[in-house]
Amino acid sequence: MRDARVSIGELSRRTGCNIETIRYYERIGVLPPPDRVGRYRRFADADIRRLGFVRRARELGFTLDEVRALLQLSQSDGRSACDDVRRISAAHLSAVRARIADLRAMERVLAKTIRECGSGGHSGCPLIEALGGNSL
Amino acid sequence: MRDARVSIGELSRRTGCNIETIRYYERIGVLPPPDRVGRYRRFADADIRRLGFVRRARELGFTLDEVRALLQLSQSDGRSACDDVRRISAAHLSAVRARIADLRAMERVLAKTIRECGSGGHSGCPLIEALGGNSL
DNA sequence: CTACAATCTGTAGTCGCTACAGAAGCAAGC
DNA sequence: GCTTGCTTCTGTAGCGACTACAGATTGTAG
Repeated sequence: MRDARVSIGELSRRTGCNIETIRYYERIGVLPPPDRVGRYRRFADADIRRLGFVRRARELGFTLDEVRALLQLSQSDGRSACDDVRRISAAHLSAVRARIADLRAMERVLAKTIRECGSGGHSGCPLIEALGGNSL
Repeated sequence: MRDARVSIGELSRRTGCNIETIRYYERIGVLPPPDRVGRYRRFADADIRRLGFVRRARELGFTLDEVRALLQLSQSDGRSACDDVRRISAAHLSAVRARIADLRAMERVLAKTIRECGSGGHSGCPLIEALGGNSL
């Protein structure tokens, strides 16, 4: 049976993760140093799954520090680990919701001001004036 | 009549903008080099208003590149400038909305998974499993 | 044997700040 | 006058999460 381990290019293709990013993850310790054949990295199944985990966590907006913590917890199972995972995720969910609220506030102001700008009948540009530009 | 121009500390207090950030804005050309008394910066009214403009634009999520463009446009008035401002703002609004959609997708997945985790009756941690952790 | 693709290491750039270190200047109190 | 403390100055380096390159080296196909 042949070697199931894959090159960095193949890993990149399979996970949709940039090659440079894979090496970056290794450098900062998010991924463990993989096996080498000569100077070339060869990634085993466990590496591929681990990177998949990292990517999905990143897509959910977890920071790399949080990802590191989640990876740790995913190794040790048990109820307290699950509790820790839930705590981290709940905190992250709060942060996401706060960010959404921020962006919605921006959205409201932007949409309103653009609408006013479209309706015409102003001396200056309402957008610039909203930013305080009339006094520049 | 005394000098109305203010120190960087006073400007910081008035605008709520960090002193280091003010110097940073100057360095990258978002704010013009202010007058000096000796080696100390003295900010005139126009500078104060300009920084206010920058801060409000930043609060609306405009990048510093966009802020630079808006500042340029706020100097030259006229209809085409207003059109440009509206174009920049509309593009930015789209970006904000896209970001909100992203975050809401994250929020849904996170909330759902945390809910499932709370309901119990699973073999492993549902959060870890959602990330692909059961195969690690 | 030659050409090309993939990979390697190491370094520097991005954005929008923030945080120092170390020097210089000014005002008030003793 | 002298010290103490505050502000400001310049310059540089750090953050997070990548991304982009230069230049070397290796493997592979024709």
